[in-house]
Amino acid sequence: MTEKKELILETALKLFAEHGFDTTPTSQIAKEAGVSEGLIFFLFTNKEGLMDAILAMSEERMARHVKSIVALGEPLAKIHATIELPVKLFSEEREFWKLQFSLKWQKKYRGQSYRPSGYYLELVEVITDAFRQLGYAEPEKEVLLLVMLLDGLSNQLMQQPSEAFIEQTLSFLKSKYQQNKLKS
Amino acid sequence: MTEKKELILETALKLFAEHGFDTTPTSQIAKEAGVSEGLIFFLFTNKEGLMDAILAMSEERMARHVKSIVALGEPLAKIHATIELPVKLFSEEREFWKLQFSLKWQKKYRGQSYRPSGYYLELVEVITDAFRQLGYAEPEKEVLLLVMLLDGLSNQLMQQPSEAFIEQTLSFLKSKYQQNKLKS
DNA sequence: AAACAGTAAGTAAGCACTCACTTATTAATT
DNA sequence: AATTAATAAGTGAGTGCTTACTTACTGTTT
Repeated sequence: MTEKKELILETALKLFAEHGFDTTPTSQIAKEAGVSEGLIFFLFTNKEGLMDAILAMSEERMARHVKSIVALGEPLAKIHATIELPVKLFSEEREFWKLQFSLKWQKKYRGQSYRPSGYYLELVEVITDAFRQLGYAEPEKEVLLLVMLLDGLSNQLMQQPSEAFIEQTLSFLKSKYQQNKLKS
Repeated sequence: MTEKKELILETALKLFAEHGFDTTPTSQIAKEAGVSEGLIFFLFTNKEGLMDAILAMSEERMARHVKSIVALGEPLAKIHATIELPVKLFSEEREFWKLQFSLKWQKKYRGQSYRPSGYYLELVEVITDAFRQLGYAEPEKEVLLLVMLLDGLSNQLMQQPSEAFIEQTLSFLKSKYQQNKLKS
């Protein structure tokens, strides 16, 4: 990957996240990246190719996070780490995940983003198991609930990303998943 | 409101929800509504004006739902009705709410959609009170949790809107909010 | 010199919006 | 009631701008 290729990807990511895919002209990407517009098409064939290249990074990044969660031994630790996942994602690569989430509502990319096939399913399986080990009555449904919760949390993080809010919310959520809580 | 005005609004809503605001040309709206393109601009000044007209309907629709929830006496009934809200919205006016949700991720309309000022705040207040009445230790945080849950549920509904799934999920969620559950 | 990385100046299509105009509706005048 | 005047509703062929993409060219490695 050349220097300019990365520069284009970075700039496009930023602009796509900020203004959306359709409302960001390639000319602007070129201008802000300090390259010629032609280079974008030389390197990525077309605008969609540029988007695909950005999306391809998603899989890899998510993979790392899921791996680190799976590696944890304690089932409760896995669940708490999963709760922290959205916050981790946003704090590390805000623009990137913002783009992912906005894509979920676009027909074209639905299902493709944020839950890229393999790793999402692996995480679901691992967390289901964790709930089972903790003695929850309906582990599958608990996972679904947790997924919904984290979707909602992600929404919230976009709108109110203050440190104080995050910390409060996280600890409250974690308090809901404790050894001594009801498992039904 | 003339007949054609409504026709344009309906068609635009459908197309915006399906393909997005930016990727739906006014020419297509006119064509599918069976009116001239000029009429759109005569009635709504510009494309954004058309969008604003659609959004304005949101406030009114949500108002009705919130009112019916507030009218319920039992605090637990209020909470359960709130849980049912997303399902109700989607079953009644799928296209409409789909559009609302997709807008949340667009900078321009953030905060404006789905939680239109007054009624969202009223609902939050009412539900906070309901939690308080039920003896929950941290009613404000419980509301936030519920909001996040319903955001996530809405996401889920877009991706898997099967009757069976909905019923299962709803009853599971409601089971989490019962008289005999932990309130901390 | 051949291949590669990069540019600048295009091109053609699509878009939101305008405008001069027609048709339907209502109000006023005789 | 009929005619006229005035307004409102509706048309559709432009217009100019923006956009994704192309092409012909240039410098730089190997």
